Amino acid sequence: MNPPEATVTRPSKSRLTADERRGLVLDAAMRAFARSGYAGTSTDAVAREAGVSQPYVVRIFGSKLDLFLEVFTRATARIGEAFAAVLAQGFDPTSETDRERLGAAYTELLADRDFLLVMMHGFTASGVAEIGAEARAGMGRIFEILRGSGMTDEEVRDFIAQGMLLNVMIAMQAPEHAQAGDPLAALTECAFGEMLPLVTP
Amino acid sequence: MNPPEATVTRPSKSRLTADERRGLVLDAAMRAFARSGYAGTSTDAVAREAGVSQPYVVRIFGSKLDLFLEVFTRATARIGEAFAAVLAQGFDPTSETDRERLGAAYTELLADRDFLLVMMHGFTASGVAEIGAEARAGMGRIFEILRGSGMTDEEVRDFIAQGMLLNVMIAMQAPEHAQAGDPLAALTECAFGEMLPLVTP
DNA sequence: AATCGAAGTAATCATTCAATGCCTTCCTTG
DNA sequence: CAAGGAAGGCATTGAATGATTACTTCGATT
Repeated sequence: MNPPEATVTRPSKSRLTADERRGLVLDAAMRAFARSGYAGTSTDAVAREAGVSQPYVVRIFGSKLDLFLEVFTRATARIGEAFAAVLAQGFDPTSETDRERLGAAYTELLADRDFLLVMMHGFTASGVAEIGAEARAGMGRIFEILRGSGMTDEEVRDFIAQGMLLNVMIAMQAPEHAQAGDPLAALTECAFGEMLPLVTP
Repeated sequence: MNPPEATVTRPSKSRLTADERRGLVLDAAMRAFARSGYAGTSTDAVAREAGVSQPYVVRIFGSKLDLFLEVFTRATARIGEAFAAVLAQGFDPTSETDRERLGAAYTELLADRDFLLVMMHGFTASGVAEIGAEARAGMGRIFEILRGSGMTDEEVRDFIAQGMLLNVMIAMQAPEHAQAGDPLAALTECAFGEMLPLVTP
């Protein structure tokens, strides 16, 4: 009389393990914080996004700050991994096609903008001491990963700078709102270049 | 028997005109919002910074959102003016020294980082519809001013991108915290270049 | 000096928010 | 099936926040 799905690898259950639930809430928090940043997002908003109660969110992570720090660290780590993955399969800093491959790594990050948005929110929330410390650490790690490409520090700097501009353009929803003729539309086209179709659906 | 300072152009008075007070509160709000952003700054924090009561701040500007919008618009306008001032005295886009003059305009903005910080806070607070609209407008205006330099759109884009990186580095207080040997210190030196002494007191 | 308008505050209110404690419900194991 | 432990909600609370209202005080003008 067990329900038919009772025999699959993970039997149906209304309760998840603490780790499973933790992961789901972490995902929900990524979306919520991406929208409104650290100060602008309530733990209740995260809870609603995750479909659990607000006190449970706090209980899992201890505090809103601890939750944000974990989400932020995850975001910067994910971004670093995207670049590391490209470099892992060989990279010639003088090769134009390899340069493009690295730029294309940004493309996959654009597919889920939440990582980029959370990163930016963390950077600007650096007035909170703990967030500032993690922001500097995260930026340091990404810089170091990109340095591993063999590019000069100046080249890496330029690459990161372009990324920061794209992040800002995404944060202000420029691709969605720019009208033809609007100067911002020109900047959008010029900044996103090849990736433009990915951000204008 | 008047107090000695009673004969200066503006006689001593404990009350200021509405416009004078408005300007002072606007300045205070610039500092407060630069620290903690839109959502993270209370109207009471602004009031304390300005030395007036919290209800008075709300009464002058109507709402916290209206106040932030005014501060943000003022910040982007100030930044645009700094660039416009350089371009106003002639600019040859092929001249390397003229390029450096434009970069140096950023130097004077670094002297009061609050403008840059408020701008970044506005960008990342674009989830609030009114702020997003003003953020896109502000970025559009700055882009247009820089386009007036005669540089190509790609050159302007690169210039703005470098600026965004610097803004992020300032937001995360990289110059203050980077230790020698830290990868972030290398990025800081490389990003600020000539202006490094200006940000490391 | 009396007055009137403008500058500014004190008191208050309704919300919102992060966090705590207690209780319930489910799954698992003996 | 009994029991214990873990998952998760409910009720609550105290502080913070944005905003409103009513009141007070200052200064210029007649």
